[in-house]
Formats: sequence, structure tokens, C-alpha cells
Amino acid sequence: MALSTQPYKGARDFYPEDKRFQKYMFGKLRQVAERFGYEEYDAPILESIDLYLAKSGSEIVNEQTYVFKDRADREVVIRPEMTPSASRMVAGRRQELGYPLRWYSIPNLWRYERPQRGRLREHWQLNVDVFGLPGIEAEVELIQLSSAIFKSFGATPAMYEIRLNSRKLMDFALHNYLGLTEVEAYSMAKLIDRMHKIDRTEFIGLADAVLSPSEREAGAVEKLLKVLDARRLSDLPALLVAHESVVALQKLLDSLTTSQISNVRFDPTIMRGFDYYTDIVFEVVDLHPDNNRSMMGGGRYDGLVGLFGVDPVPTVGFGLGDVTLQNFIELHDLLPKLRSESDVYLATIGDVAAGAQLAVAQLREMGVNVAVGATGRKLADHFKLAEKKHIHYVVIVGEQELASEQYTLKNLQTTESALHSLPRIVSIVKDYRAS
RNA sequence: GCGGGCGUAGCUCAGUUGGUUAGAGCGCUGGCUUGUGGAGCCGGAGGUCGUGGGUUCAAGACCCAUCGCUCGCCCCA
Repeated sequence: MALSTQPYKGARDFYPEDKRFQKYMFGKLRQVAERFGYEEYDAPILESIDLYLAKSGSEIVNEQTYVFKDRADREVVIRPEMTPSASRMVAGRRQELGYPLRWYSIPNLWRYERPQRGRLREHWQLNVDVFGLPGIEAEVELIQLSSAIFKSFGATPAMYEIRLNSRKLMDFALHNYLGLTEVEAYSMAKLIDRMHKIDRTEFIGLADAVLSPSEREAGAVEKLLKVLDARRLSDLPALLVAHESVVALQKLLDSLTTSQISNVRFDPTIMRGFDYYTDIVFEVVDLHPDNNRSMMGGGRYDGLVGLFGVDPVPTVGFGLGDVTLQNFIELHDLLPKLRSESDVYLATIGDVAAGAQLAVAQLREMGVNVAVGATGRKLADHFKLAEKKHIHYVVIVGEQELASEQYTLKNLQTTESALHSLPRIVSIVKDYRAS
């Protein structure tokens, strides 16, 4: 029985062309995060199971993560998300870190579930968090940052939308405006979260089922729909418009408008699945019909650092997954032509191995990445191979070149070739690399 | 964990109501000769038709099982 060449279920191999794209993508993410003053951090890919049990409950940890026992019987989890690790690290040096603390990371994460479009078992996720800012300026900054990320990939505002909501507002709406109990509000929040997946009649039926008969008679469903149908804050029922969370949302929307971010709107159906969010939540949604899903999600979670027994630190953060981002880039035709890491492909003609070695060494010494072709091939084969590997230039070394110390540099795209000194070749190649 | 779709060459696929030695395009490879490629022409390699069982004189095709991929549900960190 032959060994399978397939990668593990739900995980990907990164062949050089895939890795090259990933490097491009991550490079942009790092560049933008750092432009906003964020510092990169990392943590171990393995964490104690306790870190997730405290936050998520045992069910999701046992069923949706990779859990195993190490040789000393410790229960270990392959990290399914970065937020707990980041909170752990911040709590660990709570006193000595200066605030606001701006951190980002691009961890490789694993979740145990059936793979589907945009959602694999293995993925990478940009995590950006700002710690120590209790005010709305933190949310403003993070949404500006996400907007800058999409811009850096060449996306226009028409391609995606930023949607905002407030957990505080929804809690108030469910408890005080609709009068739901704790349990009902929880179920209703989950239902609202998947409202866009089901049709309206079905939604109304399911919402009805959550409510008690008296609440139903009091018109709770109608009141709920009035909340959920609001396209702007002013559409909300008067009792809610006056709430402090609406003031905060309005302030956030105003700031973003001032920052020229136009594709942002209030959306009361944005709930975010997990419970640690405490206030404003947001998502970035791809508007392409074939990828109509959330690419990025985040919000404020002021309580997490405090779980480690230190004073709480107000925090806002978001995660952006590589799989949906890649889908976005491909579907909107934003994929750039990516170049090889090699600047030149070196082709020898005749028995010039010793002399060519010297030229190669000099080129490398001067900072040029040189891939050397196999000896004894025809020039045409060298060209084809270099082209296939997306290498832009071929340097030809033969008897003539060695005698004159002028080397043939061929541009595979223009097909032009000319003789140059090695330093000249270095400068041409580096100019191209920088272009 | 649940449901739908699909597994034929490296890739994309075609294979007529079951009928002899399994096909195309692209890709790969050799040549059209030895210092300038992408075209064209002529060759070549490569498939126990995902796997195992069954029905049949006969299975790539039909049935069962199993594995894998994929899309969706649950869940979404």
C-alpha cells in the first residue's frame, strides 16, 4: 500500500507558490499593523486546557479542539485561537507593560471540525489587540486599521462592508426592552446571530419558540423585529435610542466618517458567537456573492485579562482569517503577479564550471539571489525553466563571458539580452527587485 | 456529529441503455543538433477507472460497504 501524498484532512501544504502568496499576504498585514504602531508577539502553539475551559466551557473545548495528554498526563490543547494566549501574556506582565499596549500576531491555529468553504481545520489568523484604552478611540483605531488592511490589498470600499453593533445595546434590548430572562436572552442572541441564514418566517417561528406565552402576547417578536430591522441608529425604538451604548456607537460612526471610512454601518444582527465580548462588536463582510461571509470579527472584551487574577485591562481586538481573506483577494481579482525569491537564474554554456562559480559567488556576495541551472542543458531549456519558476532574469556564463568579464543578462519578459559587468548586473537586478 | 454532491492520466474532464486492447486537451518528456525559449511538426512515458466485496457470460458504468474530496448544517474562537 503506497503512502498517501495528501495533506492531513482540513490542512494545507504550502508549495513554494502558495508560500509566496502567504508571504505577500502576511507582509501586507505586518506592514499595516506596524504602521499603526503595533508590535508583533507570539506564544506557544500548545496551551494547557485550563486556559480555554475558563473561557469557553468544556463542551466546545472537548469537541472542537485538538486535545491530548502529554507524556506526563497534562491535558494539552493545540491553540484554536490567540486571544486567551495574548491575555495570559499581558496578565503575566500586567504591571510592567506600558499602556496603551498595541500587539499583533499571525498565529497558526487549529480547530477540530468538518472542513468547509472558508473554514479549514488549520488556518492562520491575524490578531490585533489594543490593551489599556477604555474609550471609543480604541475601536476607532482598530477599524481604521482593518480598513487600511483591505486598502493595502487594493480593495475598494464597494467590495466589503464593516458592520458594527453593541453587546450592551443588545443586552439592554433583550432584557429591558423585551423583558426576556437570562436564558431566553442567551438563546435569542444565538438565534439573531444566524438570522441571515434563515428566512424571515422561519426566524419568526424560532423566535416565538424562545419566548414565553405572556411575552409573545406582549408583542415581543414585533418589538424584536423593529430592533433588528434598524438600518441606522435612528431607526431604533425611542427607548433604545436614548441608551448610552447608542451614543457610543454614534460617536464611533461619526469618527469613522471623519476618517473617510464610508462602508461602515450599524447592524443589530451582528452578535459574535462568543460570550467574552462586553461592548462594541464588529465584523468585516465580503460583499462578493460567492463569498458572502464574515472575514474578520472582533470587539471589546474588558474582562479577559482579569481572569488571571490581576486587575482587569480594557481590551479591543479582532481576528482576520487567512482563508477567507485569500478567497476575498482571489474573487475580487486582487492577486498580484508574485516574483520568485531568486533574482537571476544562471545558465552555463560549455565547460565553464570553475569560472562560473566565481561569478556566482560574486553576485551572491553583492546581495543577488542566484539559482544555478543544471550544467549541460540547452539555453532554451534554461529559459523555459527560469520562466516556469517566475525568475525574471537569466545570466549566461560561457567562454566568451569569462574571457571578457562581461556577462550576458537576459530579461525573459522583454526577451532582450545584453552584456554587462557583474556590478552593473547587480544594479539592474536590484532596481527590478525594488520596482 | 448530521445531510447533499463528486471520485477515470500530474491537471480539467469525455466515456452513449453494461459489450472486446481506456480517450481528449493541457502539462511532462525526447527529437526537428550543439550560444537565445515561448509557435509549429513528429515521437514517448504515464491509468490494477479511490479501495473492497457483490450482481452478470461480460462492470469505469449497476448494487452494498469503506475511504477520500467538496458544499451545506451544528458551531464559529
